[in-house]
Amino acid sequence: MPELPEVETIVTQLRARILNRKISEVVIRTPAILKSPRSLFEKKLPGKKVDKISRRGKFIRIDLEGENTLWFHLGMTGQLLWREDLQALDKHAHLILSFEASCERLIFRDIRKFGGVAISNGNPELLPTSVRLLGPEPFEIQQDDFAALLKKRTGIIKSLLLNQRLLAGLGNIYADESLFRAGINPRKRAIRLTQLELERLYKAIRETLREAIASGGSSLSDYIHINGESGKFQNKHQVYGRFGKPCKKCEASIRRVRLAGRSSCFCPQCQK
DNA sequence: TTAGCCCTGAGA
DNA sequence: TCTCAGGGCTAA
Repeated sequence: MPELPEVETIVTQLRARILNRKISEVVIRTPAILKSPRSLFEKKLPGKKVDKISRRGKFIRIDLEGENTLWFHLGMTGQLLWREDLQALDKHAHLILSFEASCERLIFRDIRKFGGVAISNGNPELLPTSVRLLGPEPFEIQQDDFAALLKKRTGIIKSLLLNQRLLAGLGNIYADESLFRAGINPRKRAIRLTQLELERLYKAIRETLREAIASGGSSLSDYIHINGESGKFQNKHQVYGRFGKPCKKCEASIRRVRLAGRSSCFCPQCQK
């Protein structure tokens, strides 16, 4: 599932392809994935140049010439593909953007349709709610503010890390990996974390995300780069998806528990 | 705070 | 044929 590192990777790759290029055509095949009125996509996109591409949490933000912004969320199985051939245009290709002077097209493809696309103008009230309420970015928040965010919360730390309104960008993979790196049991209540543990967690999150970005993200089921290549960070996972296997540090068997409806993998020895 | 829903394909 | 994967939203 695309989390911060995967989205960051896609953003970087998109810049090399569509920055400063003009959208020539918009084809909507599955209106259900549109999170804004269809007419906006049809009216506001054609003829507009891509001014800026960035990431906010797990959202891909594409600023267009004028005041409109496209927001892609990839959900679990969403992909943005840059393709010339028609191979990627199967029944899961929901939105297709063509660009001037280019045979390739930008294809939004999403098997489970948990993802979607929204469009906003300069009016902050028209931002998708989930964008408007996003918490701070892991790479921007200061250590003290991060600690303050968590230390009075009574919820379990794993669930809090998944809460996008608290901190933007972490999903199940990087929450598990960060907790392992920090040596913290995912079931621990945030309020019970010591100052030292909060410090370790802050650093662990940033290091894990940085390394994952450097590896081009984790390709597990559906996430691929816009040219179809895979990320490589899945090979470096310490706990995620490794239940029953020996911990790479201490060889204890990695456990899996269900927390807040999500599976969590951790090492019972290394994470207290 | 948590359960359930959306959705589809993979694997048992 | 059934179960599972889960991001984010809604209802209880």
